[in-house]
Amino acid sequence: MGRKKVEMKRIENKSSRQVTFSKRRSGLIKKAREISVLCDLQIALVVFSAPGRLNEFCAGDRLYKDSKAVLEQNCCQ
Amino acid sequence: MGRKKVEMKRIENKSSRQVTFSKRRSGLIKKAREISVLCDLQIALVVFSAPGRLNEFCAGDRLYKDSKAVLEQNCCQ
DNA sequence: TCTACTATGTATAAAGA
DNA sequence: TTCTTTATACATAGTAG
Repeated sequence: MGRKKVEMKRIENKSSRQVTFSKRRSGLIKKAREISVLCDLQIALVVFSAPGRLNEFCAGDRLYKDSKAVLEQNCCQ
Repeated sequence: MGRKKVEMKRIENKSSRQVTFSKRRSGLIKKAREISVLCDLQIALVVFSAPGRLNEFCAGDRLYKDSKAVLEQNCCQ
Protein backbone atom coordinates (compact mmCIF):
# COMPACT_ATOMS: atom_id res chain seq x y z
CA MET A 1 0.00 0.00 0.00
CA GLY A 2 0.96 3.62 0.04
CA ARG A 3 2.92 4.95 -2.86
CA LYS A 4 6.30 5.02 -4.44
CA LYS A 5 8.15 7.95 -5.82
CA VAL A 6 6.94 8.60 -9.34
CA GLU A 7 9.41 8.62 -12.16
CA MET A 8 8.86 11.55 -14.50
CA LYS A 9 8.41 9.81 -17.80
CA ARG A 10 5.57 8.60 -19.95
CA ILE A 11 3.60 5.81 -18.31
CA GLU A 12 3.79 2.96 -20.78
CA ASN A 13 0.94 0.84 -19.47
CA LYS A 14 -2.21 2.21 -21.06
CA SER A 15 -4.64 1.57 -18.23
CA SER A 16 -2.24 2.90 -15.61
CA ARG A 17 -1.74 5.98 -17.73
CA GLN A 18 -5.49 6.44 -18.00
CA VAL A 19 -5.97 6.09 -14.25
CA THR A 20 -3.17 8.54 -13.53
CA PHE A 21 -4.61 10.98 -16.06
CA SER A 22 -8.03 10.79 -14.47
CA LYS A 23 -6.68 11.38 -10.98
CA ARG A 24 -4.25 14.13 -11.85
CA ARG A 25 -6.70 15.91 -14.13
CA SER A 26 -9.16 16.34 -11.29
CA GLY A 27 -6.38 17.44 -8.97
CA LEU A 28 -5.18 19.98 -11.50
CA ILE A 29 -8.65 21.39 -12.05
CA LYS A 30 -9.16 21.67 -8.31
CA LYS A 31 -5.89 23.55 -7.91
CA ALA A 32 -6.73 25.82 -10.82
CA ARG A 33 -10.06 26.71 -9.26
CA GLU A 34 -8.47 27.33 -5.89
CA ILE A 35 -5.90 29.77 -7.19
CA SER A 36 -8.65 31.41 -9.22
CA VAL A 37 -10.74 32.01 -6.10
CA LEU A 38 -7.94 32.78 -3.65
CA CYS A 39 -6.10 35.16 -5.93
CA ASP A 40 -9.13 36.57 -7.72
CA LEU A 41 -8.05 35.85 -11.28
CA GLN A 42 -9.13 34.09 -14.43
CA ILE A 43 -7.61 30.84 -15.50
CA ALA A 44 -7.95 28.54 -18.47
CA LEU A 45 -6.75 24.99 -18.63
CA VAL A 46 -6.74 23.19 -21.96
CA VAL A 47 -5.72 19.57 -22.27
CA PHE A 48 -5.24 17.70 -25.53
CA SER A 49 -5.07 13.95 -25.22
CA ALA A 50 -4.32 13.70 -28.94
CA PRO A 51 -3.33 16.16 -31.66
CA GLY A 52 -6.14 18.65 -32.12
CA ARG A 53 -8.39 16.75 -29.77
CA LEU A 54 -9.87 18.64 -26.83
CA ASN A 55 -10.04 16.69 -23.67
CA GLU A 56 -10.66 19.15 -20.93
CA PHE A 57 -11.34 22.77 -20.44
CA CYS A 58 -11.66 24.84 -17.32
CA ALA A 59 -11.75 28.52 -16.59
CA GLY A 60 -12.71 31.09 -14.01
CA ASP A 61 -15.99 32.95 -14.13
CA ARG A 62 -15.26 34.51 -17.44
CA LEU A 63 -12.72 34.01 -20.13
CA TYR A 64 -11.36 37.08 -21.82
CA LYS A 65 -11.47 37.47 -25.56
CA ASP A 66 -7.79 37.87 -26.12
CA SER A 67 -7.10 34.45 -24.70
CA LYS A 68 -7.37 33.41 -28.32
CA ALA A 69 -4.49 35.66 -29.22
CA VAL A 70 -2.49 34.23 -26.39
CA LEU A 71 -2.85 30.75 -27.74
CA GLU A 72 -1.76 31.86 -31.16
CA GLN A 73 1.67 31.92 -29.69
CA ASN A 74 3.39 28.61 -29.42
CA CYS A 75 5.57 29.02 -26.41
CA CYS A 76 6.44 26.72 -23.61
CA GLN A 77 7.99 28.07 -20.50
CA MET B 1 5.11 27.83 11.83
CA GLY B 2 3.25 25.11 10.04
CA ARG B 3 0.01 26.03 8.40
CA LYS B 4 -3.70 26.38 8.93
CA LYS B 5 -6.46 25.08 6.76
CA VAL B 6 -7.06 27.58 3.99
CA GLU B 7 -10.48 29.11 3.58
CA MET B 8 -11.60 29.07 -0.04
CA LYS B 9 -12.28 32.72 -0.63
CA ARG B 10 -10.49 35.70 -2.05
CA ILE B 11 -7.47 36.68 0.01
CA GLU B 12 -8.13 40.28 0.93
CA ASN B 13 -4.61 41.31 1.91
CA LYS B 14 -2.87 42.29 -1.28
CA SER B 15 0.63 41.14 -0.43
CA SER B 16 -0.58 37.84 1.00
CA ARG B 17 -2.60 37.31 -2.15
CA GLN B 18 0.47 38.01 -4.27
CA VAL B 19 2.60 35.59 -2.28
CA THR B 20 -0.03 32.87 -2.49
CA PHE B 21 -0.35 33.48 -6.21
CA SER B 22 3.37 33.15 -6.69
CA LYS B 23 3.60 29.90 -4.74
CA ARG B 24 0.52 28.26 -6.20
CA ARG B 25 1.31 29.33 -9.74
CA SER B 26 4.61 27.47 -9.66
CA GLY B 27 2.92 24.46 -8.11
CA LEU B 28 0.25 24.49 -10.79
CA ILE B 29 2.77 24.74 -13.61
CA LYS B 30 4.75 21.89 -12.13
CA LYS B 31 1.64 19.71 -11.93
CA ALA B 32 0.68 20.62 -15.47
CA ARG B 33 4.07 19.59 -16.75
CA GLU B 34 3.97 16.35 -14.82
CA ILE B 35 0.63 15.23 -16.21
CA SER B 36 1.85 16.29 -19.64
CA VAL B 37 4.88 14.01 -19.38
CA LEU B 38 3.31 11.10 -17.51
CA CYS B 39 0.21 10.91 -19.66
CA ASP B 40 1.81 11.98 -22.92
CA LEU B 41 -0.49 14.86 -23.74
CA GLN B 42 -0.49 18.57 -24.51
CA ILE B 43 -1.59 21.12 -21.99
CA ALA B 44 -2.05 24.86 -21.95
CA LEU B 45 -2.43 26.98 -18.87
CA VAL B 46 -3.50 30.59 -19.23
CA VAL B 47 -3.79 32.92 -16.27
CA PHE B 48 -5.22 36.43 -16.32
CA SER B 49 -4.49 38.55 -13.30
CA ALA B 50 -6.66 41.32 -14.73
CA PRO B 51 -9.21 41.59 -17.55
CA GLY B 52 -7.45 40.91 -20.83
CA ARG B 53 -4.07 40.86 -19.18
CA LEU B 54 -1.94 37.77 -19.67
CA ASN B 55 0.00 36.73 -16.68
CA GLU B 56 1.21 33.26 -17.37
CA PHE B 57 1.25 30.72 -20.07
CA CYS B 58 2.45 27.16 -20.17
CA ALA B 59 2.06 24.27 -22.55
CA GLY B 60 3.49 20.94 -23.54
CA ASP B 61 5.98 20.50 -26.34
CA ARG B 62 3.61 21.76 -28.94
CA LEU B 63 0.30 23.57 -28.91
CA TYR B 64 -2.26 22.61 -31.46
CA LYS B 65 -3.82 25.18 -33.72
CA ASP B 66 -7.38 24.58 -32.74
CA SER B 67 -6.64 25.55 -29.17
CA LYS B 68 -7.74 28.95 -30.38
CA ALA B 69 -11.11 27.58 -31.29
CA VAL B 70 -11.38 25.98 -27.91
CA LEU B 71 -10.92 29.27 -26.17
CA GLU B 72 -13.59 30.86 -28.30
CA GLN B 73 -16.00 29.00 -26.15
CA ASN B 74 -16.79 30.52 -22.81
CA CYS B 75 -17.50 27.56 -20.64
CA CYS B 76 -16.60 26.75 -17.10
CA GLN B 77 -16.91 23.27 -15.83
C1' DT C 1 9.66 40.77 -3.00
C1' DC C 2 12.79 36.24 -2.90
C1' DT C 3 14.80 32.26 -0.29
C1' DA C 4 14.64 28.96 3.36
C1' DC C 5 12.38 26.36 6.89
C1' DT C 6 9.09 23.26 8.67
C1' DA C 7 4.71 21.79 10.48
C1' DT C 8 0.74 20.47 8.50
C1' DG C 9 -2.64 19.96 4.85
C1' DT C 10 -3.41 17.74 0.50
C1' DA C 11 -2.73 14.69 -3.57
C1' DT C 12 -2.15 10.35 -5.13
C1' DA C 13 0.17 5.31 -6.19
C1' DA C 14 -1.00 0.89 -5.04
C1' DA C 15 -3.87 -2.30 -3.49
C1' DG C 16 -8.34 -4.10 -2.32
C1' DA C 17 -13.35 -4.51 -3.17
C1' DT D 1 -12.91 -0.93 -14.70
C1' DT D 2 -14.70 2.15 -11.12
C1' DC D 3 -14.88 3.27 -6.14
C1' DT D 4 -12.43 2.97 -1.51
C1' DT D 5 -8.75 2.83 1.46
C1' DT D 6 -4.29 3.96 3.20
C1' DA D 7 0.56 4.90 3.33
C1' DT D 8 3.46 8.07 1.63
C1' DA D 9 5.06 11.76 -1.37
C1' DC D 10 4.33 16.35 -2.26
C1' DA D 11 2.53 21.24 -1.75
C1' DT D 12 2.25 25.15 0.86
C1' DA D 13 0.86 28.80 4.96
C1' DG D 14 3.06 31.10 8.18
C1' DT D 15 7.35 32.81 9.73
C1' DA D 16 12.05 34.52 9.69
C1' DG D 17 16.00 36.57 7.45
